[in-house]
Amino acid sequence: MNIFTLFQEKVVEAIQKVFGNEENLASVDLKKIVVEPPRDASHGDLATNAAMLLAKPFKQKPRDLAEKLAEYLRQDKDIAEISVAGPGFINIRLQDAFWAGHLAIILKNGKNYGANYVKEKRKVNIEYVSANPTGPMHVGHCRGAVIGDALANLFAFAGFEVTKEYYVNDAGAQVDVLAKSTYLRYLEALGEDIGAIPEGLYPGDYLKPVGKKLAKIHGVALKEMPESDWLPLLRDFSIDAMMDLIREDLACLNVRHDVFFSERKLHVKAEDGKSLIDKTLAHLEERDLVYVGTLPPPKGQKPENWENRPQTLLKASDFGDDIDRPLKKSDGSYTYFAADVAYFNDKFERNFDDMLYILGADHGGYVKRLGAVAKAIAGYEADLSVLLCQLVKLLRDGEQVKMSKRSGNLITLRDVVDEVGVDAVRFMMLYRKSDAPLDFDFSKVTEQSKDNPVFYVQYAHARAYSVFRMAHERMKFEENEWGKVELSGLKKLNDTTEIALIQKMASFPRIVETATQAREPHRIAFYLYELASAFHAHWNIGKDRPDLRFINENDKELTRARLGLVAAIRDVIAAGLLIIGISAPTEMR
RNA sequence: GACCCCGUAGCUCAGCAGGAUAGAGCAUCGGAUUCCUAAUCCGAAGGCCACAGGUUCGAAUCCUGUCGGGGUCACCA
Repeated sequence: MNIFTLFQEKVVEAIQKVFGNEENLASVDLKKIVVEPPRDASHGDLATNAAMLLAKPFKQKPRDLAEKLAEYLRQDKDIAEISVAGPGFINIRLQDAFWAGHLAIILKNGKNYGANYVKEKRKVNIEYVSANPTGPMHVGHCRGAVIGDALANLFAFAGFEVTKEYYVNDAGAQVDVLAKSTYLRYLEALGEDIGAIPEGLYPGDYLKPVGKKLAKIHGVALKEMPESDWLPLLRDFSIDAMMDLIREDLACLNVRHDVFFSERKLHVKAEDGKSLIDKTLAHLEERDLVYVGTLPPPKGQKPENWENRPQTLLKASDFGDDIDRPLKKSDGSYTYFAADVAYFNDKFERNFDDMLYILGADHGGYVKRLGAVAKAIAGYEADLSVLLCQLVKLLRDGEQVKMSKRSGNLITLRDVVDEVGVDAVRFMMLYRKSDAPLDFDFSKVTEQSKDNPVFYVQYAHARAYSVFRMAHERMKFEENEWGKVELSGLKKLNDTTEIALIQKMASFPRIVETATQAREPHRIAFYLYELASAFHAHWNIGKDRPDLRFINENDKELTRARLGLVAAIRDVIAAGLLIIGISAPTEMR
């Protein structure tokens, strides 16, 4: 339950009761009335802008309206104090008992507090990573992988039905390049001197084991075949090998997909001689959305390279794109885009309501055309949205690390994880909103790992357990008693600092909602940092005020209540860490 | 030429479906440890929210334009 929504409903109800006979009430957009935590805690627990929004349509002073609403709301048993301030804000302070009751709710829900808030359980497809299966994953892939994964967890937590998907680009020319590169490594494994890897092929060492494996399975057999025979064989073999490699890389980051969708599947002819792309295009043709034409040359490019070629085009500009997009190359074969269209169609036929694409900033030009595809195929029956992650700039000691495939100083995802650890990598990637570029300085992340916010949050979780351990040692509290408190016991928690902690936890469901709606998993990371900070601060208050320490050996019931508070914090932090996919240690030394 | 993202403290960034005095961390300076892990906390200092207009009761937040930084732009994948 989100207390802000709860009180928003109460305020709306109050408006209808108090101003029911205002003729302009119908014209007021009640959704714009918000109840939120005031910026300054001294204003109260909740604040609403209702009166200010009503002032214009009602032609009355906002403060007068606020007074009337406040008078009505004052009857609410949960409200301790209500006042009008500033230009017409209504500030509400709630009864301590309300917060005790809310703490009981948190404890009852445990790690599911804030979960499953959605009323309509939409089917959501989140496609992320989708790196080409031609080698190991490099750092550049990290960000999308982590953001996509955290977003998927977030949506699942919110109560959506989520499928995590990886689109395997295994149909283009790069696959032949891969197969040929593997073939060389195979020859090498047979003892031949292959010299330097020729320009245009993949030089990476990661293909060596694949070549060896081939030599082991096939001996010299492949060597004696013509290329037309070994090529298709090696395509499959090396793609499988690369996908295994990628899956392992992703596992290092704790990223696991539900579906790996092969692009080749879209090109394969079915029994009726038609591929999925054929069928999708036929369907679009029926609706007159496809035509043969030529595209204008892009402005700002050298026009001398431009050739006027008739191509099969999708009328993407009818659906918000800048220009129409080619479905077929001039030689009649399908473009990559055509496969994309068929792929979207496939997702649509799998009944997803929302398709999310997590793409790198270098794919910014795709946003409009993907949107057009969705509109053309699904109309308003499904939503497609694209989340662009800006690029990661890799630094070491403040110097940019240059990567180039040719010189072989490619920094892989695994290098990064090995050096700084999964938790730190994931947190770093999420401790920034995705549409801002990210500087990732190795030396900083490793050297300052103690100052890394991830440890700060994890430490708060560990600290909770430290309290439990101490409670066990000193007062014989057992593990199953940590969060077990009656409401009457929780009412002992009436210090303002304790209430403030409960309030901080109470905003978690709201954060989950806004993070889901805005598709911004970084909000969870920031929230966790704040909650951890509040907990650490409260802990230290115990130094000056021993009466506020969690453990009070003279009062078992008070201690029990405070352990409840700690358990709730532990649960909320654990829930948040689970969403962003970071471990929640019970001890850090 | 067009499109997308960004511009907030010395540095790295939050805040942006409009709300009250713009917040953290780092760095700087000053404090807290016989006391539940100091991987922590408390305090000080630090701002024309790039600039200029507009919308309104109210703008860091929305709109337009300018400047600056990054990315992208026809049969590649």
